[in-house]
Amino acid sequence: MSVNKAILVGNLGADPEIRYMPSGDAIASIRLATTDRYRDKQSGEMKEITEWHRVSFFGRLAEVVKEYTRKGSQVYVEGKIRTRKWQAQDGSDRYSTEIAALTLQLLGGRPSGDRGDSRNERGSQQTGSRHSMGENEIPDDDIPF
Amino acid sequence: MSVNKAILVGNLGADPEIRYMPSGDAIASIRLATTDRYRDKQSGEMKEITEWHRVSFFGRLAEVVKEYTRKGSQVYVEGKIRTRKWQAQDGSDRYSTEIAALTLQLLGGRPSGDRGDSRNERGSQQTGSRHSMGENEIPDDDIPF
Amino acid sequence: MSVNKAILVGNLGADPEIRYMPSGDAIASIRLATTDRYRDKQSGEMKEITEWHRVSFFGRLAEVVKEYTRKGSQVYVEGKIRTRKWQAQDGSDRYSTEIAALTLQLLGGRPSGDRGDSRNERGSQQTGSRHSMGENEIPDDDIPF
Amino acid sequence: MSVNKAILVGNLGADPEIRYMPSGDAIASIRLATTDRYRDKQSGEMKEITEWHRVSFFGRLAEVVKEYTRKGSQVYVEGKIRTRKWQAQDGSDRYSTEIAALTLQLLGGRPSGDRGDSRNERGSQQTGSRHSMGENEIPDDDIPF
DNA sequence: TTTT
DNA sequence: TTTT
Repeated sequence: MSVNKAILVGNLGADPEIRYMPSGDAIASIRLATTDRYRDKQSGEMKEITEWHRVSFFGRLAEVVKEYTRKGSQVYVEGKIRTRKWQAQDGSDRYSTEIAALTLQLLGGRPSGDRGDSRNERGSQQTGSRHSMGENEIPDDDIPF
Repeated sequence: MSVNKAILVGNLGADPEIRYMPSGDAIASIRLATTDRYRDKQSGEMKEITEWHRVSFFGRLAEVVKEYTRKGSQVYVEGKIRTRKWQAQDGSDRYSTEIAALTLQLLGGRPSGDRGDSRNERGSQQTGSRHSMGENEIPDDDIPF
Repeated sequence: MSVNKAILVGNLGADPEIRYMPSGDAIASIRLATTDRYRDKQSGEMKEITEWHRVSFFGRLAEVVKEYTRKGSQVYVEGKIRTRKWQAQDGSDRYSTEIAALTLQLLGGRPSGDRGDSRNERGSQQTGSRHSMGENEIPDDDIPF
Repeated sequence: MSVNKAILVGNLGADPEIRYMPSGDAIASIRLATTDRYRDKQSGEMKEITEWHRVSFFGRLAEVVKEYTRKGSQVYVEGKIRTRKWQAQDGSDRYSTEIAALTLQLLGGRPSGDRGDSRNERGSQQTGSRHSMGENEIPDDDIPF
């Protein structure tokens, strides 16, 4: 009865931060930049505005983030928008919004013909996770369309 | 390294068709209409064009489609675009494109204050499935943002 | 080089709020609820969590929101995620995140062929706006695929 | 009242093809590959399946495709799914499905701070078009959230 | 504060 | 026919 989806393509502003739950499950957190260009109505000039998104990854997806992304990496992320309420030291309410990621795709694959050096930020294309694996679970091999 | 996603909101043109695999797994198929309005460049008139999408659902999601949708139902569908090749009787190649659904949301909930009769097309709001369940598997209860 | 997209389907928690810029342009603001259901790991029970989104609409789209939505309305919204920084009275920094809407679709409409009465909350299916009109501007009438 | 959206991230299988309407408007067409990995139920092995999408771009967006993409380029595309009916030489009906693109983002860009040489396939990050420009037209400079 |  |  409802849909809550964020789709982001952007670059990491810093290396991912990883921490672990008492259960041992990993949580990775990144800051992701997206930039819009628009023409300013007053001046008529092109301007750009960068939005910084806080994105969290859980479980196996967090391990992938840890291993295969770093500052500057370009990624595709799909997730849910979540706002949590917390109390500041003075007891006042504060709100913080983040994207709880469900899917990750590492971007920036070299086009054929490009023979750049390979101090590549991507060691592999692994993605997926407990949370996104469903995406591939259609039984392709036995579907009689 | 790639994304293949379709997002559709539309109405079923007919009741869903269900069939079963030898394994017992259900496959549901619907025809979904989406309509675009646009202004015709020549005449300046508003016109509309309806696109009919073939959407297939697998496993538990197919059972939900069978039970909770019928001709006219409004649904939100997320899935993958797939084109299969098949041979016509004369041996020539043919291609058919469909959406392999991964998520379903039943739409058309009544707004509060509406006290319409309830020969409602929706008996419940169940959705999800083996294929979409991942969406809800974020461990909300133990995430220290 | 980047994508910043939110896709929401939910219900308005209250009637929309409209205000006007000095230029006369309308801005509409709604609170939109999306609800996730998940199974609690500890108790094994189904739980649900509701997320409240602040969504803003500009220009013509704001007028559509004003005229065709109200508390309880079910809508599809597409937009950008934006976080602005502001100063609290004590001078400390605060952050607030919202969705700047680019597309609106009113949901819950009757499929064609349904001849129900029309004390419908929606007087029409108008959507679009200066911001989303591009969606329909593909010259369908003269595309030789 | 409906949504018809495709979101694709993939690589071009060949250089784009450009043609021009009698009106002078450009139409660019590409073949875009997306690849899914999944575990085969019978063998337990990882397999992959590649889907080839036909994507068409119109007007200014077609010019961007012509100028900034080639075989192997990685792109993000958003558009509508469209199926047209046509007659084969024997008079029988055939159907062909394509994505009519509304947005293009060139991927694989270097993060800021990277000072690589620039015999880059992308001379710039231009995207947008008559059809997608709306995306940036939110009047950021005068929105009092 | 919505919806089911 | 791409990409990894």
